[in-house]
Amino acid sequence: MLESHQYLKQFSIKPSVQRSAVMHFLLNNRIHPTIDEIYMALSPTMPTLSKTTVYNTLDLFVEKGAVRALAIDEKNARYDVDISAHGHFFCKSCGKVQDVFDLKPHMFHIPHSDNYTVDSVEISYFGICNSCKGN
Amino acid sequence: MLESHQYLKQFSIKPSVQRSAVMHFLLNNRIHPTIDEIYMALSPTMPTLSKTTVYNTLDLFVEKGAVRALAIDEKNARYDVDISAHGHFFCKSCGKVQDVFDLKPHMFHIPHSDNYTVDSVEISYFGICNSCKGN
DNA sequence: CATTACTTTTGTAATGGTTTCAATAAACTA
DNA sequence: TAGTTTATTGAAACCATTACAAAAGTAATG
Repeated sequence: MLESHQYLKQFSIKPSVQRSAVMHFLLNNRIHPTIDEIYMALSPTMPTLSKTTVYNTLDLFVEKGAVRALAIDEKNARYDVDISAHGHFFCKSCGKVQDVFDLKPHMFHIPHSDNYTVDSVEISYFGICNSCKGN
Repeated sequence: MLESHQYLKQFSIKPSVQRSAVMHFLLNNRIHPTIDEIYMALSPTMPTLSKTTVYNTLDLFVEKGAVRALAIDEKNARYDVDISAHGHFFCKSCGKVQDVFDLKPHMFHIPHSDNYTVDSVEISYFGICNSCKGN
């Protein structure tokens, strides 16, 4: 919890109780959670927490660059505290997201174009995870 | 319209009037449209068209492999008739999607893992397009 | 043709993630 | 402390998508 407090400061985010709790959860649960998963995980020990606060908090984290929002899941927004260059795998059956680390760095290079200016890259893989295979 | 008819058959899709109209639109408007854009474009000349039909049709097209659904836009599902290996650019300001063709083929290679089986890849770039630059 | 079975389309209603907004609470400033 | 700003909260609105059942269209049978 203290770490989360410090961690937020590194991204010039004023660390409130709620923000620290959300960041603490993200740092210790690298599951690319949805808003609802974060809310459900925290509300037992933080009964007054509002889901709107979770939305606001994640928006702020993304804006400050502390967290990356993933477009991989059509149904829900997903968030990743690991802002290093890596890809993701999305299981079309269970909806879980896994990291894909063994990608060559040059895959994350920004392409140049006269039509637009790129500021981020997302490499996503879709398929079925082993837990769902027999299903 | 005749072409669309034939095109659908190549993917073993029974070509109804509605399906041909949707495919015709997709083949002639490579704008990665949303369901609503397709519906709005067709409803003037096809007043009885239901938006549910557009949803059903696109689901079918994707299932048959005639069209690719893109996860790039958090707000709306987007569809691409070009099923060749290429990436996409999403303008965070206007929401338009552009093709990114000049990518090395190996970027679309399927990674191997003990945890999952990949069946598709999506390479997405985010930023601001030139039309929005001055905005 | 006429009947039946099957597929597709349609429109309405429900669902559910996200956003809006105004009120309350907390943190900061002088 | 009073005043000001910032953060949190909860309810309501929004809107893309889904579910579902009725209607229309198409194909098959005799």
